[in-house]
Amino acid sequence: MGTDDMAKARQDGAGSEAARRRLQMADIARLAGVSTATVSRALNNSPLVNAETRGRILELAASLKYSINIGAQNLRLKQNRTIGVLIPYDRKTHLRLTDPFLLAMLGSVADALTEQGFDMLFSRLPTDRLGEAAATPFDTGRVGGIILVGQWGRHHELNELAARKVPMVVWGAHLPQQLYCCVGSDNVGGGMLATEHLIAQGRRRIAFFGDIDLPEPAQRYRGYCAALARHGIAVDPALQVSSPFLPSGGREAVETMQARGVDYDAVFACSDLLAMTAIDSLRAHGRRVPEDVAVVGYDDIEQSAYFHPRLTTVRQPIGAAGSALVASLLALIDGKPAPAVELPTELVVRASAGEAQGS
Amino acid sequence: MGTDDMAKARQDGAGSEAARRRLQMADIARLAGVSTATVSRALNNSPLVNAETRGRILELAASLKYSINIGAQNLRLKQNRTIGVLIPYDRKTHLRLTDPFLLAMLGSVADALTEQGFDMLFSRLPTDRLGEAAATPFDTGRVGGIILVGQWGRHHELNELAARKVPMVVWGAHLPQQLYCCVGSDNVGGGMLATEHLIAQGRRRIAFFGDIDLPEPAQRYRGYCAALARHGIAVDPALQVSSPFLPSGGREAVETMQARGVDYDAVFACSDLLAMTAIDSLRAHGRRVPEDVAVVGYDDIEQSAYFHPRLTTVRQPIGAAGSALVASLLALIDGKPAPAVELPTELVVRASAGEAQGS
DNA sequence: ATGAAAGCGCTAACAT
DNA sequence: ATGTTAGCGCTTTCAT
Repeated sequence: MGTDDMAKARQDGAGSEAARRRLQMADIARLAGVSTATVSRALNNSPLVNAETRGRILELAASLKYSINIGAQNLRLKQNRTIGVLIPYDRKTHLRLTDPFLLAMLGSVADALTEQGFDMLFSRLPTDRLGEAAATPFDTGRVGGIILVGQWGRHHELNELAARKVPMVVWGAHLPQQLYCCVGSDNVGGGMLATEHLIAQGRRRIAFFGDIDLPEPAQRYRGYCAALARHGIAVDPALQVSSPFLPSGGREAVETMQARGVDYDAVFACSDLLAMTAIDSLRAHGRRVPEDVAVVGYDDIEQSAYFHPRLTTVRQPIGAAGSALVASLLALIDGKPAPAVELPTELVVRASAGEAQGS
Repeated sequence: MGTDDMAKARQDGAGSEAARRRLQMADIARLAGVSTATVSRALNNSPLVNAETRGRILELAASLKYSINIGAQNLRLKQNRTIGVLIPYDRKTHLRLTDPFLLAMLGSVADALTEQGFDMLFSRLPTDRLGEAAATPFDTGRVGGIILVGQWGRHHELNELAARKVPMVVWGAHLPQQLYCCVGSDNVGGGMLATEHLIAQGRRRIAFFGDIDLPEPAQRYRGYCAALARHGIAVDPALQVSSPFLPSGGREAVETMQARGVDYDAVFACSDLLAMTAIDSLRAHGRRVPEDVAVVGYDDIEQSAYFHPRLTTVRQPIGAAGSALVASLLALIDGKPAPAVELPTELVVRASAGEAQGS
């Protein structure tokens, strides 16, 4: 008992100096006058324990607020009901997690994991270390699998992780030679919906705000070009601005267009954030939305519904996204095939472009 | 070796059927021709290993992408560098995590934890189970401490957790007889700032949108009343609407005022979300902001800067909030005293109430 | 129905 | 400088 007590007295690190020693199974066993094996069985509802014994143990544990140490249990069981969720950030631009779409995705994934009884380990990671560090939570055994929100131009490195059999699902665009399981929405279709709508509104000079070096905006741009082509409108490169997904993006894009001196009567922005900040900037330049410039956003984040003017946008099913990501990952972890999922996109017509001029 | 292999072959639960067996220290030791103790020392930069040996081991581990199993390490070290972050939800109202302020707080805490080298275990919890379940991640040994965003009217239960020595820091209002460590901002001061500003704009019929049954709005209301009193303006209960922090809150508050038939020339809303949705609704009722009704929000979430009209609001230092919460919690875990922290609030004057009528 | 004992992957005395 | 060994808190054979 001597060494035992000494070990228990040793308190350390990011540990437990404040709280007194955590209760453990041996304590419950001693107090209940049984072995730890019986306590374990009782707590895990094994049919091998006498009902009376089980009742006594459960009561004791509850009154003492004892819970099984999950770390030890996981170690013994070689299981892990925690999922790592990664939202990378671009070192060059901003460190703060403020993008409403990403935040909404985070909420959606959190809700889906909660529903499935999984915990969520949330990490941020600089994009330039994605390849080397994305798998760390898995390699260290902290999580059973990883959900990565966004590809961040690291397609190749993600493929390497998949080749290493890291259980991982990525939110992003479907790409050729994609080894990792990818869940995303129909970007080409979304781009077409937005552009077709603007054309139907009589717009012909439609600016495109979005970084076409990234897979998702690139596919939306393809949809945009396809819609223009269908109506015999030439694609004008001067109408495309490679805006990053940042609050400053919309303003900068409008300034860029101003500097180019190119005329335009509509904007298709690759996120609602870009659309909103662009509208704010257009207004500052004295251009009315939608009268002078019609604007269509992308995502349909909640704020779009009460922005002024209410935002016409391409809806990504954010709620369904979380469920789909989680479902695919759990399948992967289970050793089942997890094919790519493409969720539908849908045009939501509001005042910033379209009939509903009410707001 | 026989049993060993059998054990290794056993694959289970939310486990690892897909991936092949995870590498472990014993593998590295065997391949490097040393004992696991030496590998452990090398990987932990102990000065007790020969430089050459260490180099060989590190290289081997890196090339094999081996990382120490944190669960096992934690078990052995009785430490835990994971912090639980809880954002509760109200069962009656909404399940989805979409509140931009909460999301921003989450981002802020995540960034602060990352900076301190801690991982974040994120959970949602229904408010009606806060008392019983908030400590679960700690009781199960998953986390070394807990950050709870919001008090959610569970002051008493939170005190019980604190009495149980659960290392926990709560974002919220400072209350009398507060046993738990509380980090919040100056709500009374914030309420005064907002109201004083509206009075200075010549407004006299200032509506207050916020649920004064909750601690933070209650304190802001006290500031509001104090400012009115200082200017000899009577507090009119008909001007107060108990709006919940929901996207529907602003609209409902405006409808309520409409139904009451009470006249008002200003609104002080307890969150930017309420302010924005109220403005949207005022506009739908044909009332101009700020000409007919001046509106001041609360929080200064990022969107406030490009909302139309740009929102005058009481800034809560969201970035500092995350750092303060984390700092206090780490102190608590370290056994050091963690006194309550009250962060300053500050008025940000923009177009929705104030001089800057530009936007 | 219960207990003894081994072992999950790791670290730290204690040896050498 | 390195190996041996015990043990972190738990589950699960295998005995009884």
